[in-house]
Amino acid sequence: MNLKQLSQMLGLSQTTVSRALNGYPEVNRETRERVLKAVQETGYRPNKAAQRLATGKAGSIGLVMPTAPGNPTDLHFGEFLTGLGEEALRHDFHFVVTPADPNDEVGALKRLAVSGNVDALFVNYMRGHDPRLDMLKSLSMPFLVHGRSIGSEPDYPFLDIDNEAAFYDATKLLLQLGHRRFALLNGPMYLDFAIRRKNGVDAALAERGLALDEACISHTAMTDEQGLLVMERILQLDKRPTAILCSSTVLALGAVRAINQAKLKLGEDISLIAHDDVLTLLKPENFTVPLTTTRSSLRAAGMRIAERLIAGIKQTETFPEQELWKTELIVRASTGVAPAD
Amino acid sequence: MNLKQLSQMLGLSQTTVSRALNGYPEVNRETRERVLKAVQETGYRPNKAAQRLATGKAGSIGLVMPTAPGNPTDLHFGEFLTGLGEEALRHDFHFVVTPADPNDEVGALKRLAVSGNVDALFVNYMRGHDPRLDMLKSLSMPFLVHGRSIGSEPDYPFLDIDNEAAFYDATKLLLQLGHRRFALLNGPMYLDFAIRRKNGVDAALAERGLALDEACISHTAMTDEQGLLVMERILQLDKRPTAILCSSTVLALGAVRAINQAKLKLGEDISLIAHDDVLTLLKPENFTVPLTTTRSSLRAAGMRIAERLIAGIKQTETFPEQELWKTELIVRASTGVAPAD
DNA sequence: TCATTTCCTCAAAGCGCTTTGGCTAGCCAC
DNA sequence: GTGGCTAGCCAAAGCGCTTTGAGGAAATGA
Repeated sequence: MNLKQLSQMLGLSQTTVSRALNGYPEVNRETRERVLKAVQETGYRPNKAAQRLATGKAGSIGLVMPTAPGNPTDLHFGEFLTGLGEEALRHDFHFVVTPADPNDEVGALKRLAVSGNVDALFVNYMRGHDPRLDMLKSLSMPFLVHGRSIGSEPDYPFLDIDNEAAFYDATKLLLQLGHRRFALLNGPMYLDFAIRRKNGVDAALAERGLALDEACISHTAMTDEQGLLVMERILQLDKRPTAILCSSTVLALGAVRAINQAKLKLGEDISLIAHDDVLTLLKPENFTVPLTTTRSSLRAAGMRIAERLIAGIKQTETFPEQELWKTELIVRASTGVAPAD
Repeated sequence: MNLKQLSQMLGLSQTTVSRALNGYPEVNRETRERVLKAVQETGYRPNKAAQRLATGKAGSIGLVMPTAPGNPTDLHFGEFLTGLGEEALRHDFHFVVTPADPNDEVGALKRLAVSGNVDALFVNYMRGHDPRLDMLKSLSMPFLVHGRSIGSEPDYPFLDIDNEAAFYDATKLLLQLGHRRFALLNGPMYLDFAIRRKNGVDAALAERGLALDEACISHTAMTDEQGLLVMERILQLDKRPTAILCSSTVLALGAVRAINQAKLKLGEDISLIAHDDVLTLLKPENFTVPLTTTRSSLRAAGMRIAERLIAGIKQTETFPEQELWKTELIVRASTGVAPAD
């Protein structure tokens, strides 16, 4: 069943039927109702490809899913996608997911853009000096960045959380509790958020004339295995740190296991603050010793990003181009006064 | 830059250029090379919407992402998607993800199918008597089912693991170790795999004249929170079970926490076998007491499904229509001889 | 030599929709 | 009665591609 058949059935022109369906004003109310009724009965659905060809609009958001063979599934990606999906659903949008090798993200993005399959692009896992930015800007297609790219002119639309402030505040709290030796379990060094979080820690420590020991910084994938490995190593240092900052509750999962295995008491012998993306699977309050965290919901970010992108496509509303969300510092039992030396 | 412009530039007709690009034999080699070179230089890319409209092929697989507001992010879904993506990447396919309320999966699927956005459909989270099957069969579009639907005629293409055998074998092992009181932490009751797993347990127990106590069966979402809650409840039963079967390592995560909190020793006081989907985040060998599991990689299933679907679309190869994968029973430290009563 | 075949190329139709630019009929004002 | 509006509808063009059916030129056969 297509437009032609439907309009013949109704004894109307394609024009009128199309207009009736798309809410144009120059259609008689009675006629419109007749059309709508016929659509109900026949189950007619406009062919998206044709619609897209005619309008140039696809009703979809493109995103690149980084997925090298053997790459760990990213819990954070899933949580974020859920948020995106929730909002997209509300507007009858869908997304086109192109799997891509992380080393060819620029290429994958470009292919997606010129494919004509999407009306807007979205990128995340931003790096310092991210090469994708220039490409996006040259593209004349709405886009939105989750995160930022340190080292690039901040003249692009983004949604980010204030990573630097989050880790600055967390460090400050630990300093107030008397801690002097810190460790940072961070994400991959090239990622923007990791850089900013480290900057936050550095800034707070510098105010007290302290600095992170090189041996106490790790940049790894954010898996619990890495958390375990790194933490085991750190705990074997003499003059081991008493305060740990973790870039994710997933890393914290491994770190805490290492701490337990070393028979140390979290919140007494050693304090830990993790960043909490509010992953459904991994709630900091469910740890045996509930975790103190800096919190910002990844899913909420997903929803907001979908909202902004869709608005950008429809050109209905204008949102602030750049948003920086504050995180919350939530104190639970994993932080305590520094042990006497 | 479109076909028309390109062909004018080359002094050829659109037909010839199109044929040259799509590998038709009736184009002079020299001509073809000229065309290919021009494509390189101009960066011409065919408009997908037009291509799709003309051919009816979209180069994409449609799938419905179940996502009610507030729904937990599903770790299993992400792992599976990673597998799908890995394989799709290899064939330059992408997927169109429609987020949908779990209560309207049939509708969402139908919309996806008639939208003309996809050439093939994929469904998972199968239920008993799944209403989507009839719809899919009526659709004349390739589709593939991950799992099966108990109660429906098995006349559709699927890939499933042998859930019944997996849990039969696991139960049998525990019986051999002397266990007599069992509990099953299962997924939602309406899901096919949950039904089959329970059947497997029932069958093995029945052989010994045993049966599951109603109080020792749970059907919940597969989150660690539910695992914790259910396990806490079960541990308070008098005559509490000594053998636990878990439908997921995620459930096991919570269950093990409950066991630890009750100061019971896993593998001594109580034995546990979980099904392991080989989630990257949650390795059974990384539990403090490594978990005995029935194993089958969800990611591998995703890859295989993408492979079959794409082959179905291209009609290149024919794969077996129905595949049933065996799981592996891997014994680790969480299973031991039943404690004396 | 003419007829036939083969190789390469082309013009034009069509995919299913939106949108432009009329057109008609009815109404009002003068 | 004429001119000008407006409301409601339509025919046809066009989006960018693939594919059908045809045709011209060169090569082959009789």
